Amino acid sequence: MSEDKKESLNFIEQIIEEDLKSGKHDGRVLTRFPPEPNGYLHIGHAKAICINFETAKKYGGKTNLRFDDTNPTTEETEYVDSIQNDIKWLGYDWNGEAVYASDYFGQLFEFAVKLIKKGLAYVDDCTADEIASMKGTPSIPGQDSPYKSRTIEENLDLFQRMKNGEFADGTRVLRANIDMTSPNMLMRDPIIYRIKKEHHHRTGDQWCIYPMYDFAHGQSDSIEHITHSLCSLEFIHHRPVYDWFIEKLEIFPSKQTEFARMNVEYMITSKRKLLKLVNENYVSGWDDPRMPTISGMRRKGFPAAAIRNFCDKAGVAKRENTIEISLLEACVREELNKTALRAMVVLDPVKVVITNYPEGQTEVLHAENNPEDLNAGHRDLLFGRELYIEREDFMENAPSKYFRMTPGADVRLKHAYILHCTDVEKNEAGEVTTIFVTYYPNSKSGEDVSGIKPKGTLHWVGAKDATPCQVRMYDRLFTVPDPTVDENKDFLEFYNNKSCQIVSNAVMESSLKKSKPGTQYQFLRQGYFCTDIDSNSDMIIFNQTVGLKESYSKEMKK
RNA sequence: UGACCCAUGGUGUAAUGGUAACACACCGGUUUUUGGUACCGAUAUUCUAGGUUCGAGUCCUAGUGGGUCAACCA
Repeated sequence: MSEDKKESLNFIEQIIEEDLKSGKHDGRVLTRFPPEPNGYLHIGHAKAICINFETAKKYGGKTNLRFDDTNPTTEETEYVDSIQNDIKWLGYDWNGEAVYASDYFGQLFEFAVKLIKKGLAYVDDCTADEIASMKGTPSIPGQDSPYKSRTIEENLDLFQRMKNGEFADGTRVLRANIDMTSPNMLMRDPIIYRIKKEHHHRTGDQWCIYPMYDFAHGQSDSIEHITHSLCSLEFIHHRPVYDWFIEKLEIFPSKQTEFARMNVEYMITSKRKLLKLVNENYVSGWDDPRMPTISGMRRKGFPAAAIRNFCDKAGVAKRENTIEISLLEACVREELNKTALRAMVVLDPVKVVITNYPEGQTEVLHAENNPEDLNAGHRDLLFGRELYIEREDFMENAPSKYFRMTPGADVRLKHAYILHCTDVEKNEAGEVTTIFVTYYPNSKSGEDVSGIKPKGTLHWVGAKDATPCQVRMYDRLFTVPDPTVDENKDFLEFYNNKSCQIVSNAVMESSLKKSKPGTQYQFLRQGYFCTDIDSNSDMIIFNQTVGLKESYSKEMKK
């Protein structure tokens, strides 16, 4: 194999390779994924996970999983579990045990004391409103708090008493002593500790003061000796704060690098909006197959490898971007084409009777499970005089480019025989009730000597084999690619009320009866589907993952 | 009346001062017992204006456009 194709690096890899070249950190690479345990992971998190884990892996490094649990009001253990489960499912293992920012509360407190002793932090007695009004605006400098000039001794005493629980919530905060006139709002003496007499999911009631993000994140990175702290662009203004604390505290110099988060058409990632979809029953839950959550995509049948591949193909840069949903779907099809077992399911059955096939006779046909993977084996199909085909695969007066069943024409049944349509029976409403055909006995799949070359091949289910099942067909959750683009309209105005359509009269080949939840299939000529967890012994339920590429419908539109 | 980030086909991402390429989408074709897959081909790209240079998508300046920043959230 020749390696003449020079591999291109994204800007993060370029930074790392420069660091490696200069011998920084002895060539060590350690990244981290720092979720706050207050919600479920979604496609945006998947992107961040892939960037952090894949980048580290590429350079022989590791990735820490650290829960950023500095706000006891919103965080819960339930999320800790689901987040770990989702990351593992995506295919990643973190470095050692999961860690928590709350593991460092003691250390962080000492860091704060150190800052106070250096005259770089002070206790502010102002109210939240007062602090906000003295903060200025992006274009107007802020003003110093009247408490900024307290002595070190007084600050030390007050901070200790904050910790001891002597003051009520909101009465005092600890602030970094930086610069109230900075053009960067975040450098205007950011609050670093606040009083919250609340129960923490891990530390219980041990603490009543909690560090803010800016005083926890960078220091946690530093404590863990993270070399490359990769985060999204919205944190770029925090970097001077991040660096300031590390410099003043004289601790390990982790470096933050920001990349543009990935937006995907028809997917929203706002926690508030996703919660609304769940709470107001627009979806069945966080793992509804229409949700952009990792659990939703998993239930829909998206393979982890496809999501990883998608994140890779979407690339990494610093500009705003919206990835077309077709790229995700292409990645899903690419993966599933290689791995999904083939099966036949008729969604809207219409009965076919083979008039020259002996009544009562049946035969077993052998069908490959996956033409892309011969190791996938074969299964049996039960063929007989009566069977079902798709209603839309029959047309009484068909145009010339219709290659399916129509009176007078030949059409192949996949893995079976070639049929010749002779007659059709309709009810009073004009609906087709039964199609009559003859078959060519010498046209059996694999041993066809009929010489007939039909243009079309149909999927089918034998009447004696047919087993009822439920199929849930999914479409995009919204009617427009970005339902949040118009600030004057609620995103729910763009909810697609046809996003989930339940097909309840479908029939499947009986081999599917023993299907386990999560198994992925390609239903021939229909698309990819996976068995839903709601399935039981009475009824198997399938979720549509994604359709097949369809050139016929495009042809028909012309 | 500020600071910071960004600008390459329809959408993304490359090109690291030297022929603007790759993927997806779109269009056309070949193969096919899935109108799938596979394969082949077509269309289409450097925000504007100056400057540096033999040479600029790349470096500099200005402009234009987009994004971000004023939670005791992360």
